[in-house]
Amino acid sequence: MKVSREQMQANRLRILDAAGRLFRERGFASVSVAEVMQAAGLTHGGFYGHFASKDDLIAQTLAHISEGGETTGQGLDAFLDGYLSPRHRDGVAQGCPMAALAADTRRQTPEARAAMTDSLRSQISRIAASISSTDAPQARQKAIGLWASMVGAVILARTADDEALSDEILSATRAWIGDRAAD
Amino acid sequence: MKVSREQMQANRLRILDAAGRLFRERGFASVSVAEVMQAAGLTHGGFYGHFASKDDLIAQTLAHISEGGETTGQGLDAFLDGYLSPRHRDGVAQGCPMAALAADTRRQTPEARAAMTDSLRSQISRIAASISSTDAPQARQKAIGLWASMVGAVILARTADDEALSDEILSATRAWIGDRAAD
DNA sequence: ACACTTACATGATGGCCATCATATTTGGCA
DNA sequence: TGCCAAATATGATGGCCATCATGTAAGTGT
Repeated sequence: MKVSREQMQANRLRILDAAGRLFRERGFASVSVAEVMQAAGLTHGGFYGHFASKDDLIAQTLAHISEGGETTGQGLDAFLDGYLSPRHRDGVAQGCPMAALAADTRRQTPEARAAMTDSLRSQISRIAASISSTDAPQARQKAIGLWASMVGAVILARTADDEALSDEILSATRAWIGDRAAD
Repeated sequence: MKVSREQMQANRLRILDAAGRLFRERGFASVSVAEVMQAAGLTHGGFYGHFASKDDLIAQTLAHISEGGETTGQGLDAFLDGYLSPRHRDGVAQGCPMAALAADTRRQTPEARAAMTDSLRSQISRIAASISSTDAPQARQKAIGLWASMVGAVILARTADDEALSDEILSATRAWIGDRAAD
């Protein structure tokens, strides 16, 4: 059954959303195309009408997630608190795509890596801009350091199978960063 | 053909070494048991004489890598320099298992996660011990922050498809950390 | 030396999955 | 209103892979 043009676009977005959630949760390799389609409320057959291949879906999903996830105008401290919170750690499927998928993206197609790299560049710029510094190069250096520790802390906190340790990783990183988050 | 008892132990170690390299390079999911065996110079049939399953291999490989990789008595600064170097970034197969596999380990069996968590605990203790501080809790907090930024920086540097950006992530993180690495 | 054990090789098996072929139904347009 | 193209559904197909079954030859202890 054919659907309307706009319904088709809506379906496409549902596929990308579903893929975004599933990939973040389980990684690229262990999520099947059929599973993504089912999560989007469709069957596997229609997939190749929307995407050229699974690799194409991966690349487009990364681009799509990044578009939607701009940190909406909160201050740097609030951003840090939210990012390094147990809530964010536990909500992988809705959380930061970089923390969930950066490591996995290294082994994907050039297109996927390019999308992730774009996302990384924006994130660094955004953080640098939110640092009230008169010295631009230093703000950028600081932004990179901050972002690396944030992503690293969430990845490590998600790896630990001990909740106390996991909580400690988040709070210790937050405190360690906190001393110099203010410019 | 049967082999001697010691040959069998040697084979077992060759399998674990090969698995360690392959897993770090390509992740758990996309490396097949047969491939690991071939890299170890054997055929796939003997695998289940050594390990109960692929999941078992994953868990034992993580434990095995961590044992071998103790940072041999260099100072904290030298450790930081080496870890945040292009050389380490480019040598995934020989590099830090946490940077290569932590994200992937989150979705593995409890045994695998336990092995990785052990490794994480040791690493934090080791770094904390190498910080010349009289204040133990603060040394630990600092160790966690340091380790998170190191792992995060290497993961991000490996994700970026632009070498200049990748280099910048390493050097900026190194510099950002450097300001407060000294106690 | 011999019998027996056992480590590894060769060769299935069954399942999952990406991708493709074909059928169906319904929007879009004349 | 009715034709046609196109969006999904249903249903292969071929490949890869984890795991198992069986053969074989060489270590091992008596």
